[in-house]
Amino acid sequence: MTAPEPSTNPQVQRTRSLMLDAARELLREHGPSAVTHLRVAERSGVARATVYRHWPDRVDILLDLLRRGAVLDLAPPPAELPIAERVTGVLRMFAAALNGENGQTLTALIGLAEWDEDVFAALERMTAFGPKLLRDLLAAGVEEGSLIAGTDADLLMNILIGPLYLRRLLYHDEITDRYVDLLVADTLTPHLAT
Amino acid sequence: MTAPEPSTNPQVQRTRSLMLDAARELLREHGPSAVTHLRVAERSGVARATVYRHWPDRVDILLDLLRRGAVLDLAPPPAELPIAERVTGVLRMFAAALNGENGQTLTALIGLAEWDEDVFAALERMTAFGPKLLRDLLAAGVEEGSLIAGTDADLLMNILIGPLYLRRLLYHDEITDRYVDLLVADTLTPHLAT
DNA sequence: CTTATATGAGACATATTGTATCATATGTGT
DNA sequence: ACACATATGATACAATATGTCTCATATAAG
Repeated sequence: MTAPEPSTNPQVQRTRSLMLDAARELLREHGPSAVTHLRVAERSGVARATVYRHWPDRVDILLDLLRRGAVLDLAPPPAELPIAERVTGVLRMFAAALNGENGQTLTALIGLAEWDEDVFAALERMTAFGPKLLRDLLAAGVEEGSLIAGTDADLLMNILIGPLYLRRLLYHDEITDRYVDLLVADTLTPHLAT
Repeated sequence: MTAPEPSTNPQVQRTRSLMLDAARELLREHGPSAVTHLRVAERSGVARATVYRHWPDRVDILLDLLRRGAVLDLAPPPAELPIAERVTGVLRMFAAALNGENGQTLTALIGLAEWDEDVFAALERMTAFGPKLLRDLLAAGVEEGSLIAGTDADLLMNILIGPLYLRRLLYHDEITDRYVDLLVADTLTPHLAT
């Protein structure tokens, strides 16, 4: 569980960046199966052996892509706002992450995680933050009385983000702000304390 | 758009069945990347050239797997039942399909559909039936007055099945009947006409 | 300037992929 | 039972991909 301690060597950082740029392009254009050591080397101009040195295993390239693009500055919205607006704000940030290139990386990794426990665990670590933030927000809403007492924060969280994933992964539709608003209006409203 | 007219030749059917059995095992054990012409041939005992003859393209094997395992006998529940029970019934059948081996095939194809329009279109055709049945059911509920007038059948459908996909694809948790019940209780109840 | 580390270039054995050929097996219709 | 059409098995083949290794050179750190 020791941190991978990223190298401070500028040469390493430069080469690594070139390779990850190439990997992202390959992923976007041709999917995860195109992100091989050979193709990353060809497109980045880096020697093939160097790609193997950085990531002996292919999937680690994809995990690094998701790590690099991860939005980690998701801040809980100010508690002064009404709960519905706080929830909407978090969901919109979440939707933006799904809409962007991370959505593709995520799609690729979900496909791999089904058959690779290590990928599953890594993916869980990297995607847990958003849903956790939302669940805590909902739990706080119940605590402070702005949501009715019987509300199951965990279930409600899944009801809110489930349709977002569905729309992104299965329908390939962009998640609009309007869709988030409709979703919140339909699922959160019944739980609001009058 | 002409149908692929499945061969009635018993030799063809036998060989095909052997290969698809092997493909399903490979998919379950090692994922979609393991479903190659070579491995299907090795495991099924069929000559490699024969696998190429049946499916010149690798992904067609996976599409045939989903086609073979597709549950097509989803019947709309009797209209005498209360709308909540009808919805629950459909969702449970849907959940059962996701829980089973089709869930794995679906996961694999979702990953491919992101970068392959043909796979996306084929996947859409094969998975549209369940959601369509549910949406029609909800629309009928509005029509007959058992759901309140403002209900958006399409949105509600996505709210209902989104969490199911989320639980299956992202969390790798089995979708229990209890979970379906909780989901229906939370999301459908506010739309019930008193 | 010296030492440590990273990279580039290439070699190498092995595995995979896609296609082709031809003999044999199987099915179909008479 | 027979002849014909089709499917399959076995094998060969070139082209490409994969994983590992070596050593010369480039770059970084002190």
